[in-house]
Amino acid sequence: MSPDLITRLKEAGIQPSAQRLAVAGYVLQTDAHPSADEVMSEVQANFPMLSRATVYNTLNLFVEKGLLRQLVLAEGKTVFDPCLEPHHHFIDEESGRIEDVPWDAVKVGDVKGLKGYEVHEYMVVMRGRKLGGSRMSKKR
Amino acid sequence: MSPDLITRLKEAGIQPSAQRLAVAGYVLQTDAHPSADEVMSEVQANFPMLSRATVYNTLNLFVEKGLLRQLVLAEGKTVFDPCLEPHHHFIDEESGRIEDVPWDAVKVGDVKGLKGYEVHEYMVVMRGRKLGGSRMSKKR
DNA sequence: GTCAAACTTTGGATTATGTCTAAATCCGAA
DNA sequence: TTCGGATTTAGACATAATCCAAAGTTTGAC
Repeated sequence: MSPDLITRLKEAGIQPSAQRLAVAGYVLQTDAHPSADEVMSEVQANFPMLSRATVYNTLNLFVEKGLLRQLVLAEGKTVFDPCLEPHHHFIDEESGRIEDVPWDAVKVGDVKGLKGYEVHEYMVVMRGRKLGGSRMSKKR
Repeated sequence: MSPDLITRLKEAGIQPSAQRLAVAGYVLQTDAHPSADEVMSEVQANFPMLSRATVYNTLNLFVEKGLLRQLVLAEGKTVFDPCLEPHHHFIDEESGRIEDVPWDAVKVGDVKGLKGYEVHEYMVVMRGRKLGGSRMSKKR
């Protein structure tokens, strides 16, 4: 899988490096919507030679090159989402966890036609409680 | 109009005070979606005896008592919106300005019925360019 | 292989946003 | 007037994120 990552970075116009691959290996393959801090902890577990500045540099670079999306949905935390397809978001009010909601799960009418605005992108942001799921909150 | 504000605060269970009224006079009657910092500057222009701590205390109190809604939509900034009706938001990508979009302007299908989730509230967040409107950006 | 230029990483300083605390102040009721 | 609770305040603290200049690494030309 590492070779794949190298290819993806190169295709995005990013020079691969050990640090960038380590970050990519986590953040491009998670659905956990991690914050910069969480990315740093996760990656440092296996790859300790990684500074905070590099984490921010790398995440910002990935966003700029279109490998990641940056979301600001909740209290003071910027999180990153590797899912590039348009989709919606659900925020669990108890845990703060963010989940992707498939585009087709929610029908939205005629946003692009809103007059007075040229809408480039949009999403539905939902807040509430996750049912049943029983996935215990792995808290930060 | 001041008497009205006093009444609103009291009805919300908030003891009026000079500082609280000054903050209310601005933040409850603007559609500018100000951040805490902007609230402080605006209010201090006419009412200099107001500390940063009080601005935060007051805004948080208003949110808690339901006079304001707190939104986290863009780049690390928490903003406040006195519009209590459900509505959507449009973010101008150039200026960063946030505008309210009436609930009925965008049809959203069947969110509450999303299975697996109990959705308490939701909104559509749109990004793009404001057309024509010619309202010049009164910059921060 | 060697070297220089360009790129990448780094720790620490810096900025920005927001919270906390303890002391001072204000205000209403007895 | 005095008491006690609520409110305000300055400044300390916490946290997220950026900036910076020095050090390390890679690359390609020779």
